[in-house]
Amino acid sequence: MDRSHIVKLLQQYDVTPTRQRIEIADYLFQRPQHLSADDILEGVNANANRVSRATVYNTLGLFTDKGLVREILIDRERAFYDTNRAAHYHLYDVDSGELHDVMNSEIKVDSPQLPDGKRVVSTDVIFRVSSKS
Amino acid sequence: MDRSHIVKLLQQYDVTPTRQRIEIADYLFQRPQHLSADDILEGVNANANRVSRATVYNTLGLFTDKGLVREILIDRERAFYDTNRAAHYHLYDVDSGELHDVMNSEIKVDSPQLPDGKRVVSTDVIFRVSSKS
DNA sequence: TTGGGTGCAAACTATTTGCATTCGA
DNA sequence: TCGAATGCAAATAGTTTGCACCCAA
Repeated sequence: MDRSHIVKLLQQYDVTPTRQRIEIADYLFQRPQHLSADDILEGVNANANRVSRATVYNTLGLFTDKGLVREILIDRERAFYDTNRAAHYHLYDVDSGELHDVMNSEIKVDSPQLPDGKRVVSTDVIFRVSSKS
Repeated sequence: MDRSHIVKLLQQYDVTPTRQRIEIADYLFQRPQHLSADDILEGVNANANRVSRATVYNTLGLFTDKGLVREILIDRERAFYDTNRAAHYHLYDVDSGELHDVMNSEIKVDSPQLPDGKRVVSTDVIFRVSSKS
């Protein structure tokens, strides 16, 4: 994905494209992946591009609000940001700490009974797996 | 649930029943509920029983490992401990921050394709709901 | 008796915030 | 121009840890 596509993507999601946001999005959307804020800070600054820690956090919060990335809370230590924009669930290997995607088409989840006037905003499904032993 | 039942419960889950652990379990299992570590610290110490913060955290970690309670990570701010020991899912109201149980019998979740030698330890399902507006 | 459990305070760490500076439209 | 965005450092807060003391078996 080149810079002009990144800019378009940000605009589609109603995010003003600044230099830092473009750097971050560029790094994030190279491929679908699960990254911590720190991974992203490091990754972005590896290319001699300078983005501060506060801006990384602010930007991830913004991207999450706008729906560009998905925040995953699995680990007490840190939040992960999922750059796979297709609907999907997760498989978390508790032994290795690895997180894998499970495509939505692979499994079906029934809808629950909802309180009046409420709608489902998102559905998170996490299968925690471990070695049989 | 009286003290002797609490003691039996702890023993069943391979937890040595100490005074503090009994106080905490007693408070937790009055009813199925979702509590933060701080709620629990407050609640336990309200009865003039003294349990330190560190012990509350240690005990919750122990109870989680032993399967007595379930740790729920929904909110970046704090972990919640779910004292409902029946298998169930969750419905999280993002407007109010309230967390409700959805009984397992109410919805069905397909199993995903698993890597060789792995088994599902637990399945967390969270429906985030919000007002239609 | 003695190894596990507890309490306290200090340490830790991810994340947030205040505020002055800079940037983009 | 001028509000929005950024960067830095300091603050925040939940959680963990080191260590001396205590208790359950």
